[in-house]
Amino acid sequence: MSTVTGQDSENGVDDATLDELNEKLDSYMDRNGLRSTSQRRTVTDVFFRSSGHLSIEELLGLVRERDPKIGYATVYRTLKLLKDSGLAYERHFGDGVSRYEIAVEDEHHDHLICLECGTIVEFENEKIEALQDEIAARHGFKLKRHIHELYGICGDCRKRAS
Amino acid sequence: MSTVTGQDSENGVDDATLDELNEKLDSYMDRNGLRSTSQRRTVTDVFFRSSGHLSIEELLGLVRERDPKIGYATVYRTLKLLKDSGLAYERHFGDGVSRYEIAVEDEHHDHLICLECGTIVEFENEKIEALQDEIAARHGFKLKRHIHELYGICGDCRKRAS
DNA sequence: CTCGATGCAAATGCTTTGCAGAAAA
DNA sequence: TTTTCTGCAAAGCATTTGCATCGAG
Repeated sequence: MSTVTGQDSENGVDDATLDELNEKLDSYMDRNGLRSTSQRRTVTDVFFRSSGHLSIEELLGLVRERDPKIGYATVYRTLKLLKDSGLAYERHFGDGVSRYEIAVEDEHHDHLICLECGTIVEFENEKIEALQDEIAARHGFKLKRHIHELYGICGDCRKRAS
Repeated sequence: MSTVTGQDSENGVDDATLDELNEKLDSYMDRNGLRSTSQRRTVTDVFFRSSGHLSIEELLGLVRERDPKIGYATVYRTLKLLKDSGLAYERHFGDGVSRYEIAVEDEHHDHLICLECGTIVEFENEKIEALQDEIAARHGFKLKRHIHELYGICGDCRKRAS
């Protein structure tokens, strides 16, 4: 079984995006009568400043560096909130755990995952997107979303093996 | 949450393919010192004659029509065997259960899933396959396999809703 | 004050496993 | 006879939930 670590080479979002994310979150919480607690602020801030595709466990680790008292149910609940508010995407890369990444508006990408070391690379391809629309239309479907994941062995692991 | 039923409009494989599947299975079992039991024969025969993308529960239902004594652990174990031998693919369409479909040699397809009624349509697109290879190569990956699932609302459900 | 949020532990749902008896080879 | 297989129940795991308590508004 492969080891997906959620680590990758991306950096976190810039300050402007961070502000935007927090604004959207506040707005969503206001609209839904949700409260801004210290735990929620910690979890969402850690998440927004993180990069990559983190599991609940990885997130909990980071969160507890700031506040060791936070329970894992809170992290689950807060990530559900982020998902429901459209600020996070939930991903499943076949290792049995849910991973989360920041949902940036008007930006879409799919994933290339190394079966050996778990590295995750994002890619975008508008030709494929167009073909998907065509296929859906041909079968009478109205497309809502899709999952497109390529699994293989990355350059580093291939080098290491040889 | 959507209801994926695993039902679709496909028919089962023809007799020649059925024979081929059984031969491959026998060969695999021989090579690995596995035994041909009545339960295994029932499960694999039900599976090979089925069509679509069945969950363990659906399979167990069909299997018990022939032999009500078969336990669900046996179905799990037999489908693991089929997966390991390369005769079945395991799929996850986001409803939390594993689904299985017959792996036909030299045939590959992806899926279009209705979020409303769970209908699953298979599609093939060689342009997309080629683009995938290109993307993997560009990132230094050696591609092993991929998941490509399109989620949307099928024609029937759209009619029903209007 | 009120009602949502937290943290813990218990519950859940799918899947896997240990084990004693059954049955292939 | 030996070794694998089966069926059951128990265990595993990630995730969700009930509940008493806490704390934001």
